[in-house]
Amino acid sequence: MDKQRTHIILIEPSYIVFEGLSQILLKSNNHFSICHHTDLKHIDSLIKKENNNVVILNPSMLQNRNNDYIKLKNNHPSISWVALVYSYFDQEILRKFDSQINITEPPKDIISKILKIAGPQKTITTNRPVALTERETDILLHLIDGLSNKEIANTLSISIHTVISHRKNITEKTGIKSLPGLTIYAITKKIIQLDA
Amino acid sequence: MDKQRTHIILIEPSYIVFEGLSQILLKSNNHFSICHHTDLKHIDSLIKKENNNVVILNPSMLQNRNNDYIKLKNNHPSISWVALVYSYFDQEILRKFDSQINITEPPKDIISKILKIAGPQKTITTNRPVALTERETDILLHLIDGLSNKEIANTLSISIHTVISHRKNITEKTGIKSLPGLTIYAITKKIIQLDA
DNA sequence: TACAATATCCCTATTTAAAGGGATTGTGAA
DNA sequence: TTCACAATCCCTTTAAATAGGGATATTGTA
Repeated sequence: MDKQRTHIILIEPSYIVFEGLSQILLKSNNHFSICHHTDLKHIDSLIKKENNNVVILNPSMLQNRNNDYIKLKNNHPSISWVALVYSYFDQEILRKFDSQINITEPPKDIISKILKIAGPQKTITTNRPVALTERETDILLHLIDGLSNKEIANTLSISIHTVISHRKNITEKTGIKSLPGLTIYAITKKIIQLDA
Repeated sequence: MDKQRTHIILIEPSYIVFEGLSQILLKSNNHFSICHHTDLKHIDSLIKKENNNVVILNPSMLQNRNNDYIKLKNNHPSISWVALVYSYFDQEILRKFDSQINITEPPKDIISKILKIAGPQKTITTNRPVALTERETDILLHLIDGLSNKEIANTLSISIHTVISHRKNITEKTGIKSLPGLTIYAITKKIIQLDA
């Protein structure tokens, strides 16, 4: 099993996007193989046949096929499921993926993201969801409160380095980098409540 | 009417906080007067008597007294109502204020914030809520999507300067600086929906 | 017609955040 | 008694955001 090579299935209605992604992968000088499908049908058997490890999927393909997707995910726990998003998607949907790629991202970011996902991180990924520790939740709440790292450090009487460390861990555990994403995470996980 | 002087009423259970704020105001070399009350009672008549223009209020004082607060606000539209927050407060509550001061903020920030609030901005402030334009809403959605200014610029094929301008306007109109705050704003204003 | 608002673009300086490294201490489980 | 994890702290470099300034063109309204 050539562990260097990353096998990708792209499920995406746009051919332009497929071609674009192919080019980016090609030019990256990494070992990628990619195949393209415009719908979710027969993906199950396809995954079995080939030695894939990443499925990149346009979340709009999930319309009314949510259960199919859940089944697929359960059938293939070793696969990394990546959302390929054009614009805004409900975080609720995006959390069903192991990672997200935004179509506007620079090529180098996309490549590094795919490499990261396809790599050994998958073992971590499959172990999710990992709960945040008490301290990490503290930090999260202060972030949502709009405080900067420095302000949080002052508030909690710890060094800014510690705050940054906690933030790294939060990002790793949740897979969410952006503050808006973390805010929605906190809401949906009932770490904070609206309409109190 | 001495327009140089800023008259402040602080409604706050903690004396330490009152003393601290007083000191900060004093050392700022600006013309402030401040009086302290530990509850909301009799505030109505107090505002009438004196020539106040800013009320700084610990939102925890609003517990079960929300209606009183709303009435007060309506009775005194020329007053700027400022929340003095210790830690996390529901954005729903904080939006009832014209501004917020976090207890961890550096003195200079607090001073400049109060001066700003007490100044001519109040006319703008009272004109709120001002709706976001279509373009501003575009930007907001992309921000919540986790995109950076640069990424939004690329996505919308405009310059990053334009994105930054729109963001300035969004911040001005909503009075919300942080991305988490804007996210909650978008949710409560139903600009985005969770559980779609 | 003048004015306000919108949308676009530009600049500098300063502050933060992000991404990549590290390290140490304590604690509890295998 | 290792080993993993949590919590703390430190470093560098690059990227991005913030806070002040501006400007121009268009559109609709008082």
